Amino acid sequence: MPRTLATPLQPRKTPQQARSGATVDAILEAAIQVLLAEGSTLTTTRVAARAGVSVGTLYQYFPNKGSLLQTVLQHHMDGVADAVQTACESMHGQPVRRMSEALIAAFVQAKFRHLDASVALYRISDDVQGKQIALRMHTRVIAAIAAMLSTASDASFPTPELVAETLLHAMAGLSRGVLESSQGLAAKTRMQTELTRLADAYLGSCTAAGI
Amino acid sequence: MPRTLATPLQPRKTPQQARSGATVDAILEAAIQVLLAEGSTLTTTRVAARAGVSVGTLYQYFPNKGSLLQTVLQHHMDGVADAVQTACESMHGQPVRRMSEALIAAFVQAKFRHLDASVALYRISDDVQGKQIALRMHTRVIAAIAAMLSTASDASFPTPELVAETLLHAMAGLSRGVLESSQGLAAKTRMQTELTRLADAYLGSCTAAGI
Amino acid sequence: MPRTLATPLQPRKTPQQARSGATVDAILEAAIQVLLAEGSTLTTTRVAARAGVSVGTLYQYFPNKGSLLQTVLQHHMDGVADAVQTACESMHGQPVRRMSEALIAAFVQAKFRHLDASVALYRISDDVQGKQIALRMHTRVIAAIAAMLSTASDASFPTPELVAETLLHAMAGLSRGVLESSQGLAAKTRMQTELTRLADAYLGSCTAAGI
Amino acid sequence: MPRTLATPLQPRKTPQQARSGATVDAILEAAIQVLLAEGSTLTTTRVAARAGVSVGTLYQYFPNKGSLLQTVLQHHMDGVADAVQTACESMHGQPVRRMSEALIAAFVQAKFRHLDASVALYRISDDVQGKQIALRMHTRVIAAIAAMLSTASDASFPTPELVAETLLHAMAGLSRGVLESSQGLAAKTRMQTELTRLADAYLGSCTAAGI
DNA sequence: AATGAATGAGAGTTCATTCAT
DNA sequence: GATGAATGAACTCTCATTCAT
Repeated sequence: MPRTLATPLQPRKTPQQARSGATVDAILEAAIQVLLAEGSTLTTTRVAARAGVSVGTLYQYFPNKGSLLQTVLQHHMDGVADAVQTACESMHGQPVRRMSEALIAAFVQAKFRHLDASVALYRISDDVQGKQIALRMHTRVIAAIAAMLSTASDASFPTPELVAETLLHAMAGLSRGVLESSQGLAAKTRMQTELTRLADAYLGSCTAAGI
Repeated sequence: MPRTLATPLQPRKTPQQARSGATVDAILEAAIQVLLAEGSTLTTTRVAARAGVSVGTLYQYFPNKGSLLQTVLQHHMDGVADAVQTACESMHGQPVRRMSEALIAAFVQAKFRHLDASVALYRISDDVQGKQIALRMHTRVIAAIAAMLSTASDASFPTPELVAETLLHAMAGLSRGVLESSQGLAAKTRMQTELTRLADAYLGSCTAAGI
Repeated sequence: MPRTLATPLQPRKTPQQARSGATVDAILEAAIQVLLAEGSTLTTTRVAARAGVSVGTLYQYFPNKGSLLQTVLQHHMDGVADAVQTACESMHGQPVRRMSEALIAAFVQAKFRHLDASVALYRISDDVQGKQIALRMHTRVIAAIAAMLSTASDASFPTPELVAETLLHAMAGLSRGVLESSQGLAAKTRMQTELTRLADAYLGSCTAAGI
Repeated sequence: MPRTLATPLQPRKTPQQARSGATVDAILEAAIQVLLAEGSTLTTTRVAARAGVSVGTLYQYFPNKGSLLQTVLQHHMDGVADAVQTACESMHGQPVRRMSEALIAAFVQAKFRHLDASVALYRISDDVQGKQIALRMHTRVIAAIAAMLSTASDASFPTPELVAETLLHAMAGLSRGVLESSQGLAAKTRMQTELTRLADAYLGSCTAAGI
C-alpha cells in the first residue's frame, strides 16, 4: 500500500451484470481467506489468484488495495452491527436481565462468526479509515443498545449511552481475550457466562446508582 | 521482513558494555518514535536514523526487523505487567473494593502511558510471536490478580483465575474503547469511573455466587 | 502498446458506410482531445470513452494504439502540407517577396491551428513511423515550395530544393520556439514579422549568390 | 512514470564518496544509451542494468524516473548552453559576420554531439519540467547572443534579444531538420552553409531596418 | 457490429538485509 | 565495531488487447 491513503470506499465500477456481482463477492471472500492464511501477507495478486481472477479484474472493482480492505472490514462490521441492532429491537420493553442476555448472545455469536478475520483485518487497516469504520459501527451499536435500555420494563437509565458504551467495550474486550488466547469452545462458553454475570451486575449497579 | 518469520526473540548479542546497552536503548526508543510518527511506515533504516546509528549497527543488535519489533513489544508488555503486579502485591490482605480500585488505577495508568505505541506495535507484529508475547503477559497479570484476590479480607473466590481473566479483559476492552474513540481526558475519566463500578459489581456478584 | 511496433498504417477496415466513417472521425477527434487534456495519458480506453464508443469498437477500426496515433499524426501533417501546397500553387509566377509572405502566412496559420496537438502526437509516436510520416510531409512541402520558387517572376533559383528545405526548417524552428515559450499572441505576431524579414533576406541572398 | 510529476531535480543523496560519483555518472550515461537504443522503451530497470547496478541503487540517487530524465536533459542543455556562451563571449567586439560564423559553428557542433539523445530525451520529458528546462536554457543562450551582438564593431542592434531569439530558433530548426532527415554528413555541411547565409542575410537586414 | 469485463505482462518503487571498506 | 552503498525480490497498479455475449 502506498503512502497515500485516499481510498474511496465504493467499488470503482458498479456491477451491472450478474457476473460482476459474483466477481466482487469472490474477491471479498478471497481477501478474507488470504487474511486468515496465517503467514502469508495479504497481496493484491494473492487475493486475485485466490478469487480465481486476474489482478486487473480486482483493480476494476477496487481502485486500490486499501479500498478492498475497507470494504471487507465494513462488511464485517455491518454484520455485527446488524445482528446486535436486530437483537436490541426485539427486546424493547423487556426486563433488563432478558435484554442483557439477548444482547450478549447476539454480540458473541456475530463476533465469533468471523472474529479471526475481523481481527486480522483490523490489524491491516492502519489507515485512519479503519478506525473510522470501527467508530461508525460503535456509534450505531451504542445507539441501538441505549434505545433498548431506555425501554426496560423494570429499570430506568438516565444516561443510557454511557451504560451502553461501557457494556459494548466490555463485551468486545472479553471476546477479544478469548480469541487471542486461541483456546477452544470451553473458553468461549465460560467467557459468555462470566460476561452475562458481569453485565447483570453492572446494569443492576447502574440502576441502583441512578446512572 | 522476509516472507519467513523465524524470529529469535533475543537480541543477537547480550549487551555487555555500557555503550552497547545505550545503543540498544536508543534503537528501541527510536522504534517507538517512528511507530508513533503516524503516516510513516516503520523502516529499519528509518529507525536507525532516528536512533543516530547506521542500519548496519541496528542489525548488529537485532538479527532482523521482527526481533526488534518483538523486543519493543515485550518491553511495553513488561511495563504494564510490572505495574499491575506491583499494585496487586501491595494490596494483599485488603478488602475487595480497595483491591479493584488500585488494580484499575494501575492498569489504566500503565496502559495509557504508551497506549498508542502499544496498539501500533501490536498491529505490526503479525507474527504468531506477537500473540504469544501478549499471552505470556496476560498469564502473568492474571496470576498476579488472582493471587491478590485470594487474600481478600472480606471475600473468597473459589476460582480466582477465572475472575481475574474476566476483569483483565474488561479493563482492556474499556481502555481500548476510549483510545480508539480518540476522545479526550474526560472520556478517560468517565471510563475509569464506569470501570470501577463494573468491577465492584462483578466482584460482588462473584462473591455472592461463590465463583 | 506491446514492445513490438509492427504497425500497419491503414485502418484495418476501409470505412465504406457513412456510420463507420463517422465513428472513425469521432475516434480521431477524441484522440486529439485526450492528447490535449494535459495531464491525462492517452489511453485507448480513454479515447474510446471520449468518442462515445467502446474499446472493442476502437479496435475494430485500428489494429492497435500505434496505428491510431499514426493516423492522427498523418491527418495533421496532411493538413499542414495541404495548406502550404495550396498557398504555393496560388503564388506561381509571382515575385519572390509575395511568395514568401504567402508561404509564411499559410504555414504559421496551419501549424498553429493544432500545434500543441501535433507536438504532443509527435512526442508519442516514438516508432520510426513517426519520423517517416514527418519526413514524407517534409518532402512534399519542400517540393511544393521549390516548384513555386522556380516560377518566381523576379529571381531564379538554381537549387530550389535546398532553398526550400532551409526555409521550411527555419519556419518550423521559429514556430516551435514560440509554441514552447508558451507566450501569447504578441510573441506569435512578432515571430511572424521576423520570420518574414528572415525569409526575404535569405531569399535575396540566395538570388545574389546564385543558389 | 506515475501521473504525478513532482520531481526534485537533485539526486536524492549527494555522493560523498568517489564511488558514488562514479555510480551516478554510470547511471546517467546508461540512460542516454538506453534512450538511443531505438525500439527499447526507457525503463528504470533497463537503465540500471545497463549501468551495471541494481534498480535499488538507481533509486538511491534519483527519487524517481522523472528526476533521472530531467537530470540527463539538464546535462545536455547545459552542455549546449555552455558551448554557445563561451563562443559568444570570445567574440565580443568583433564584426557581425565573424560573430554569426562562430556562433553557428559552436551551436551546430554542440547540438550534434549528442543531438540524437537530446531529441529522444526531449520526447520523453513530457512533464512541464522538460519545457521549463528547455526554456531556461533558451533564456540563457539568448542572453549570451544578445550581449555579443550589442558589442558588434560594425553594426548596432536596438533590440538584440529579438534578433538573438530569432537566430536561435532558426539554428535549432535547421539542426533538427537535418537530424530528423537522418541523412549523412553532407547534409549537415550543406545545412551549416545555408545557415550561415541565412544568419548573415538576416543580421544584415536587421541592421538596415534598425532592429 | 458493438460491448466492456477480463487478462496479464510489465512498469515504477520500496525496503529488509548484506558486506566491503 | 561501525558504516551505508548496494542488492533484488516483491509489491502495487496500469493499460493494450481479446473474446464471450
